[in-house]
Amino acid sequence: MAQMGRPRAFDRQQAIEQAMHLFWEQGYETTSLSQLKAQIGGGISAPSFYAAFGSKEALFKEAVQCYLESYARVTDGLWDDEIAPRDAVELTLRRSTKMQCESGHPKGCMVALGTMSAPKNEHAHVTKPLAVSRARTHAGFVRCVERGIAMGELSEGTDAQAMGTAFSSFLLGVSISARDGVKISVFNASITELMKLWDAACNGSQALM
Amino acid sequence: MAQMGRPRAFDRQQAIEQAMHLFWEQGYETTSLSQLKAQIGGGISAPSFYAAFGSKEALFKEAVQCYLESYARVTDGLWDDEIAPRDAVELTLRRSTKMQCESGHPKGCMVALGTMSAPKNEHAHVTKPLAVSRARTHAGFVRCVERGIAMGELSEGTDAQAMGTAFSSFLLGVSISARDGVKISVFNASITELMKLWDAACNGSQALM
DNA sequence: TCATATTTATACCGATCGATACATAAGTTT
DNA sequence: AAACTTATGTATCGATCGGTATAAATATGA
Repeated sequence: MAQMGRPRAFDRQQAIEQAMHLFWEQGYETTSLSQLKAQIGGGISAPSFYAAFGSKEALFKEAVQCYLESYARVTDGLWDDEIAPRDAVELTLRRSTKMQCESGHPKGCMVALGTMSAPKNEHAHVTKPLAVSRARTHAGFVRCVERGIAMGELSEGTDAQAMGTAFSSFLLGVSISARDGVKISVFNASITELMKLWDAACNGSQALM
Repeated sequence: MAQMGRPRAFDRQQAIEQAMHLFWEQGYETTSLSQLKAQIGGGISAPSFYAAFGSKEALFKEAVQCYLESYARVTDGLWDDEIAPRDAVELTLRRSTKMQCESGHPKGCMVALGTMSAPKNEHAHVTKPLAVSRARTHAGFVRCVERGIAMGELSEGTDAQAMGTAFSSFLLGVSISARDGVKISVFNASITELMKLWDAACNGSQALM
């Protein structure tokens, strides 16, 4: 049952993904309508753009939603209680870092880089879902540490907020480092180092000095 | 010996600092001439702006230079061989994080956030000094780890690149976390955790599992 | 065939972008 | 005083910003 009217000459879902790549690369404010129109379907007109998406802001919202439902899922493991907390943390760090270094899309994470996507106060509400996602990931790391404590794996005195922030801030920093060309192999070695934070807080591990 | 001609009605150095705050907050491309003119000296005209600075790009260069010679100096300790390498790393992390959380200027580090300051290829050269500074800080962390190995403090097998990247990426991530409102006390606790990476690689420290 | 629905292409809107021409004001030097 | 130098105010430049009015093109349903 095809719908009435003249059919649109470009694929709408594919257009959202193309727009997502532009916003991911450059941010919301810096990406212009001209760029978006030129990119989508090999070039579309202004009326086609507005008929399909409503506005630049509305398209950005859809692009963000598309990102959150695909690439951003690399952090889902943080909320999976069937994974041991230490494994969840390490898996998330490795998955996200791998994704951020992949070719075929911009380097880094759209959620992390979204901090500077719409820096003007008047557009702050546009990037709210990205800020929510960052808060959620941060909370996910803290939660895993808390699980580790609750399971008796980590010592009672462990500061979950502090360790969670260490993992979270490292991962946010990967977005910037990845844009600077740091390779996935270096990140993986860094993650191996970073996981020693966890091991140093384990019950039964030797206190260091 | 005052110079000839009509004296300028605003303080040029102060103007650079005001511009630096705007660029720090919003990035290069997103900050408009109107905003800069409105901010400087309580409002100046376009000809005054161009007579004093030449162009938006030239002012940005001066603002970056101003930042690198002031706030960015918090990482200088990484290159001070009179400081023990472990102390240099910890001092740098605490100094930079403290600076990034201070009130009186935008949160985060202008060098780190500069990644998204001019995302368009046509303006990439503008943020080059910021990229150079990031590379320098990254190298500084790696250098400190290498010093630790050379001094026999860290075991021979320590991967300097990996550990240096762990510190460096964490610090870059602090810029994003600080913008999200994470408090200095949490960062300080995180840094205390993070330094256990160093201690875990010390000669004489127990291997963990 | 013909009305209806939807997308298309052309042309254009007011606002803002970074930047400049021109004349006037306000100082120093002679 | 006059000559010179520098900064300022007004008014404006062409280009681009995000967004639209209008009408032709292309599909469906009756």
